[in-house]
Amino acid sequence: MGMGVVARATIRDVARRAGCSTATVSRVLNGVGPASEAARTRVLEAAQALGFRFNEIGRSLQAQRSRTLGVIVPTVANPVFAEAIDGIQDTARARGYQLLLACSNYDPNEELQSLSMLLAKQVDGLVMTVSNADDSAAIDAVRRAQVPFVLVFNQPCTAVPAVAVDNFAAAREVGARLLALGHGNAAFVAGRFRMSDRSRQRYDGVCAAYAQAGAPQPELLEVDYLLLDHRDTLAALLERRPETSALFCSNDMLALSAIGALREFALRVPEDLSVVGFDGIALSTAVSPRLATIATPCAAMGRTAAGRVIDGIEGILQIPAETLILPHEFRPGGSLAAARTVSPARGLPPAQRHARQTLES
Amino acid sequence: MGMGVVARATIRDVARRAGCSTATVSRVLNGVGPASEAARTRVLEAAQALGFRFNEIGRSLQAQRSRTLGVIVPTVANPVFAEAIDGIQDTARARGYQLLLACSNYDPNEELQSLSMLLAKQVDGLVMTVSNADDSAAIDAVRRAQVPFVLVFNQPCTAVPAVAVDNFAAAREVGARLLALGHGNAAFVAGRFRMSDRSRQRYDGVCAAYAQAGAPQPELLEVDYLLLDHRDTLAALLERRPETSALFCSNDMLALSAIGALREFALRVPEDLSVVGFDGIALSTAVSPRLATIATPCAAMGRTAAGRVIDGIEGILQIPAETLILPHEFRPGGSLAAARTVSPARGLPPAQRHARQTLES
DNA sequence: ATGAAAGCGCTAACAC
DNA sequence: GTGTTAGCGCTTTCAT
Repeated sequence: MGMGVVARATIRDVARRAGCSTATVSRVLNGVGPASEAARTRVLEAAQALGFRFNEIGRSLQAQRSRTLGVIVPTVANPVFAEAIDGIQDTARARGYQLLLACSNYDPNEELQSLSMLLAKQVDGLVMTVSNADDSAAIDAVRRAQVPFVLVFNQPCTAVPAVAVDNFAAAREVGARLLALGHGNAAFVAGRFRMSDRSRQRYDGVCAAYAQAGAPQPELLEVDYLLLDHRDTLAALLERRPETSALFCSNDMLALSAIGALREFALRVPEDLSVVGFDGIALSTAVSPRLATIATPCAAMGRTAAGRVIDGIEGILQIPAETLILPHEFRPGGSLAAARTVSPARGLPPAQRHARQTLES
Repeated sequence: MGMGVVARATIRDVARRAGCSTATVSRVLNGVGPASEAARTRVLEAAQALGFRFNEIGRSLQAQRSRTLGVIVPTVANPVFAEAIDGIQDTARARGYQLLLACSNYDPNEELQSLSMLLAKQVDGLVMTVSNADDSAAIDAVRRAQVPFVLVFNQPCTAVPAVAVDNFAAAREVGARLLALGHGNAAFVAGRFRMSDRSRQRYDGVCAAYAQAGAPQPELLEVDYLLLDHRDTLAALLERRPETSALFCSNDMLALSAIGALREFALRVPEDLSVVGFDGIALSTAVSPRLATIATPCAAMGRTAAGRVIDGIEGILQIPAETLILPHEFRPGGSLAAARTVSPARGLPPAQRHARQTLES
C-alpha cells in the first residue's frame, strides 16, 4: 500500500491519555452530560496533545445520520447549476452539512445510479434536478427510501417538493414581449429538449403567447448542448425561415453562444436578430449588449431548497409536496430590440462561408 | 422528528430471511469467498425481496476507507473550476469514488475549515486548489493527516503534488504576442490577486516579457471579483493611462466582463482595445469576437489530478511531490488585434456617463 | 461524576 | 461451505 491514512487518534487514545473512560471523553468533547472540572481539563489537554478529531464515520454510524446532503444536477458546467450549488453550499455550511455531489449528464439512468450511491452513503437529504420531474425513476426511488428531498429548477405538475420559477409563465411573458416588439416570427432554441422538462415548459409558454396572438408557433430548434458552436444549426434555420427575427433560447449559455454564432455571420444583435435567454447567469449582465433574459434567483433557489431539506431532516418542518415558486423577473437587455419592419438583407450563405473559413484557418 | 429515514434492511435482515449468517450474506453479495449455490440464490433472493442496499457508512468504518474524494475549490461559480470538477467527477465515477465538495471563497481560513470537515469525514484523498500553494496551512494540515492529495491549477515552487499549466510561461507568451502586435502599453486585470498564486504567476510572466523588451511594466488593475461590473475601474484606468491599448485578464470570466464593460463605453474590441483572457473556458470560443486566451485543459487537469490521487489511495502509485505541467496553448481570437498606431479618440467620461445612465434607468 | 457495556452495519479471521 | 466472533469509532443507557 502506498501512502495511506496513518492511524489517527481515536477517542480511546484520548481516554487512555486522560486516564478516564471513552464515555467521559465523549461527554466532555461533545459538551453534553456531566463532567468534573478536573476530568474536563485532562480530556481537553489530551485531545489537544494528540491532535484528536472526531471520526465522523463512526459518529454517523452510531447516530444514524451523516450530516451530508446529496446533490444531483445535470452538469456543473452550466453556470446556472453552479450558482445553485453555491447557494446550496451556503445553507449547508451554515447549518453544518457537507455536500456529496453527483452529475447526471441529463441522463435519467445516471440520475438513478448516482442517487443509489448517495443513498448508500446515507445522505440525510437530497437536493436535485431531474430530467423529468413528472416521470422520474429517481424520484420514485428517493421516495421509497424515505429520504427528505427537494427538487430545484424542476417544476413538477405532480405533488413533489420543489423550488423553482414559473417556467411557463416566464416564457409566455417573453413571448408577449417579443410579439409586442414585432417579432411575429421567432424560434425557440433548446439544448436537451427531450431531457429537460424546464425546456419543454418554456417552449410551451412561448407557444401559448404566440397562439393567443394568432402568430405562428415558434419553430423548435434543437442544438447539441455539448457543442457550443451552433453556427451550422442557426444557418440552416435562417435559410429555412429567413423571416425569423428573434431567437428565444432555453438558457443563457445557449443564448450567449447563439449571439456569438450570429456575429460570425456578420449578423448584428439586435439590429438583425434579437436574442433572449433564460436564467440570468452572472455573465449575462456582463456581456454587451446585455442579454435580455429571465432573471431567476438560482442561488436563492439553492439556498431555499437546501434549507427545506435540512428543515425536513431535522424535523423542523414537514416538507410540503408542492412547488415553491420563487419570483422571476424579465431583465431587458440590448440583445432584444424591436423587429425591423423590412427584412434585412442577410447574405447568409456567403457570410457563413466566409466566417467559417476565417475561423478554421 | 419529521420524516426521517425509515429503518432500512441490513445485512442481518437478509441473513435472517435467507436463513444463514451475516458472513454468508456478505460473502455472496460481495462476491468474495466461498458460498454454495443454494446459499447464493437464497441470499440473492432475500436481498432482492428486502430491497437491500449496503450501508456504506458501516462498510467505511470497517474498511477504514470511504471511497470518497474531498474537493476544495475557491468557487464553483467560475466555470474554470466547474469544468475541472466535471473532470474530477469523470475519473472518480469511473473508479468508484464519490465527491465531497467544499468551496473556500478564496479564503485560506475557509480552506482550512473545509479541509478539517472533509478529513473528519474520512475522505480517502483530496483534490484542491488553494490560495497560495507555497504557504498554505491547508497543505500543512493535509500532509500531517497523511491523506493523499493533489493540487489543481496551483503551480507551487515547493515540492507539492500538483497538476497545472505553466502560468508564468503562458503569460509570458501572451506578453510577447501583445508586444509583437504593438501593445507597448498593457494592463493586467486581476480579481483576487492577493488570494491567487496563479494570478501572481501570470502577472509575473507578462511582466517578464515586457521587461525583456524594455517596455513599461503592465499596470496591475485589481477588480472586485464578485462584482462583474468593472466599468468604473476600467474607466479610471483608461483615464489614468489613456495610452493603454490592451488588457490581459487573469481569467476568462474577467476578460468577458471586461469586454462587456468596454462595449458600454462604446469602445470597440479589438479596434480600440484588445483583450486577452486565460483559461479557455467553453464560453470563450462561443462569443464573438472570440476571446484570445490561453486554452488550458481544465477538465483534463481535473481528471489527471483525481487519477493520481486515487492511484495514491490505492497504492498503485506513490504520488510524486512535484507539479505535473499539462500543455497549454495560446488560442487566437478576434478580441486581440494589432495596436493602432494613432491613439483613438476615446470620449471616455461622456461615454461612460451615458452608458451608466442608460443602464441604470 | 464516572465507567462498563451494548450496539450502529459491516467484514474478516478463525473455527468447524 | 458456513457460522461465530471481534472490532472499526462512537454515543448512550445504566449502574455505581
